Amino acid sequence: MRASKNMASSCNEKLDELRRGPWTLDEDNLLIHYITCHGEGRWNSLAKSSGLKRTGKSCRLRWLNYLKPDVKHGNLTPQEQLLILELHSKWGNRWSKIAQNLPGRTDNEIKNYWRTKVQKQARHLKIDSNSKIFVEALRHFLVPRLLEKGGPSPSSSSTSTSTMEAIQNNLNSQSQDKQIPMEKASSNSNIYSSNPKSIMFPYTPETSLQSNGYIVDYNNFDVVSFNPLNAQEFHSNDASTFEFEMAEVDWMNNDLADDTFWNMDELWQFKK
DNA sequence: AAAAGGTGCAACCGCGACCTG
DNA sequence: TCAGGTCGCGGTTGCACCTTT
Repeated sequence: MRASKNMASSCNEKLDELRRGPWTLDEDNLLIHYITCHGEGRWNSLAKSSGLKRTGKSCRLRWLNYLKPDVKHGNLTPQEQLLILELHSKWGNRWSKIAQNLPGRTDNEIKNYWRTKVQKQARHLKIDSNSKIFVEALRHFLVPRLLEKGGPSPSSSSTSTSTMEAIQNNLNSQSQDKQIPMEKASSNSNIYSSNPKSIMFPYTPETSLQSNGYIVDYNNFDVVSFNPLNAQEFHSNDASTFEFEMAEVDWMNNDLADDTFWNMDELWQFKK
């Protein structure tokens, strides 16, 4: 009895010794120094031998996600965002697999990007981020904008038959190797509506976007969306669509063109 | 100026796969 | 073959910081 009590308290003491929460500069230095001298691997023994009062798991995570020299810090570039969107549409939440295709980026960072930026937009639109409609929205609305902001050239794309490449090829063929504003580039493409500032999205009935005959509830979104003038076309087509209006921004000439990163909110900015 | 609410991200947790003796 | 240890992945949480009221 006493022995088991002693054992329990001993275990608790050991657990109490382990630090949790944010890493201090000293801990970081200790971990870097230890790995520099001894290399990675065997995280549990590393944690013990290094003198860090952390679990092996914690050390591994800190090293791989933050301290490792080849880990990139800072915002994702448009090219990286494009790749994430494309690879996620292929593989879903296989973050580590996606991260393998983005040198210097960690699965954690990509996962956070997806949850904080992409899923936020899905919530905003009241669309399930795993739904087909949202994937289509990304492909037809966000991808062209990312391409405009500096997406990869076709030769550098790792997804040769991807939607984004198809879109880019479309844009390239129409712009004859020079970037042109989307409304021009899209004039002959069936994913865009006749309204130069609008894009037609495939519409699926399970979405929550219908209310009072409109696809978007104006009371809840700042998305402008369904254009009643298109209602006839909408109802007459099997491949139903709905319409978003692009934000009133001069995408080619404004200051954003110089940014290496811009946030998703800008891309998904909708007119009230 | 301060409180409340929202956001982003580092870190933790649980679990399954893999390794090793 | 099997059991215990370790690793890696994906989901979740906690908190600092920012924005709004």
